[in-house]
Amino acid sequence: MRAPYGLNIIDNCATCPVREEHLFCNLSLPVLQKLNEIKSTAVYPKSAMLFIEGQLPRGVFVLCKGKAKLFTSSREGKTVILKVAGAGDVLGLNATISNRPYELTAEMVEPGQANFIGRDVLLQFLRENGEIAVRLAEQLSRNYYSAIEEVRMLGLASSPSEKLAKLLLSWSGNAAKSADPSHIKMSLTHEEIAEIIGTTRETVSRLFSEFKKKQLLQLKGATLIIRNKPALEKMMHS
Amino acid sequence: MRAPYGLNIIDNCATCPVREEHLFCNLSLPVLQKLNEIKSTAVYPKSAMLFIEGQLPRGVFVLCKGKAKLFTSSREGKTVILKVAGAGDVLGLNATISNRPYELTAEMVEPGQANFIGRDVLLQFLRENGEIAVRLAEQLSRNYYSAIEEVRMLGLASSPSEKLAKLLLSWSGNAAKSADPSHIKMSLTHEEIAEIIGTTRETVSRLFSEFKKKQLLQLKGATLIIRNKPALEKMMHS
DNA sequence: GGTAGTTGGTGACTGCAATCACAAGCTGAT
DNA sequence: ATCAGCTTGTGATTGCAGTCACCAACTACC
Repeated sequence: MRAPYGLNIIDNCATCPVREEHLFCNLSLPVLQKLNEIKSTAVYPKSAMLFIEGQLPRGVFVLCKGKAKLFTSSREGKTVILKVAGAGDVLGLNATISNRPYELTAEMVEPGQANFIGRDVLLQFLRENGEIAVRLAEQLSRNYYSAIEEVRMLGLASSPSEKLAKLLLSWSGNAAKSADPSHIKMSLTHEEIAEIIGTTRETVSRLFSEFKKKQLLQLKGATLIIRNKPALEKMMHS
Repeated sequence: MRAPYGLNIIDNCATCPVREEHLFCNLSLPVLQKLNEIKSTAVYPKSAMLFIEGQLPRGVFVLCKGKAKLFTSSREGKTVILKVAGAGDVLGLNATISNRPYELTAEMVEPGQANFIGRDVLLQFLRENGEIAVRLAEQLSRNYYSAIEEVRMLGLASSPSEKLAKLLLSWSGNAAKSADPSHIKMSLTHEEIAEIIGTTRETVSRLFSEFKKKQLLQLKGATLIIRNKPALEKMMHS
């Protein structure tokens, strides 16, 4: 399969809506060119694993198309999804920098493409290009914040309905850039949503029914429409 | 009150048992001296707040004596403790680096001392001393791992007993350096333990009774003695 | 278009831990 | 020594959401 549009970092960056948020954007041209040399691009189908919790870190993946869920599992098979990464996100950075095993598993939930940069060559590159260090710290910091968000989701919300309301509103917030923030494309199954908010598939299913009945939201195919945002916000803080 | 022993970073580092883990250790002498110039030391009583969730970042605190709990709260007063920091830990780094509000509150649980370094002067210092950047990334990475640990605690353990077992074992693991890892000094109340493992004070109290009755552990004043480590490990994975 | 596998909807049941309530034990200040 | 204020222990009760069970709807692939 031929990629539908440019896959290298420069091209991706050129079309990236919020450049300053991403590790490898807004860099000087020579640095970008070097990056382009050391990266290798691959296409990943749905449910492909980029890396698995516990593996020794091989390097980082810069997602340029598609979505990947980052999760951790217990040996009994229970799993928690910490984040659903999208284009521009750098995956596996913590493990690669600190040379500890990947602390999470990264699995594609939508088919996509990613640039891989091996650990050795990345570290060498960092040593030679100090300007990257700041970006790196920012990305690490962003990872940390999203982990804290998950802690709040799991630890502070008292009921599953509160958690789901919180999740939907955070989705709506992230989509604020796009045309209509009340329209959200749902690419996750109920099971996966349950794994984000720390409940069961059945409960998520029941909550969606309940929210629909209460006119809080509406579902059109894979598109979720938020009908009563204030009510959802109130649920969050009840 | 006069400090009982040397408070500056160099002195603290000199007595620090695991230097390589800490941000400002093992640096060249001139860098350490500069650090000493820009820091200011203060003594904090129990329950003093170093910074509060939501405040704009003023700078970082390098804890050199005492312990501080890092937590986040919902407006209904529910709180989750993410970590209990000890000597050598750098608090407030993420917020300071990324210039976002403190994401957590830091409150002393044991009286102690900390070195404060203001944001502006820290950033300037970092710009001038590239060798620090790596330490910084490592510290950020460590923060991230501990947040992930908390996610696992809250999301993957199925029962409160499993959670408590996990917590006690992690304490025992951290104390491995000291003489006897089965003897742990408890500086937290049941309420605080409940806030770490995501349950209620009453449940923690009942669990301690249960564990004592089952001969898993023993309490002598503020010292916790683990009597049956294998049994606790088994509980964790049941 | 048929079939296998995944995903979603819903009822019935139940168990565990949250909640409430109160007493007892500790600690530190005066 | 006393007393107030935290901390801990424990019983009784309850309800929410997890679990189990099963079917329906949807998807994808021969």
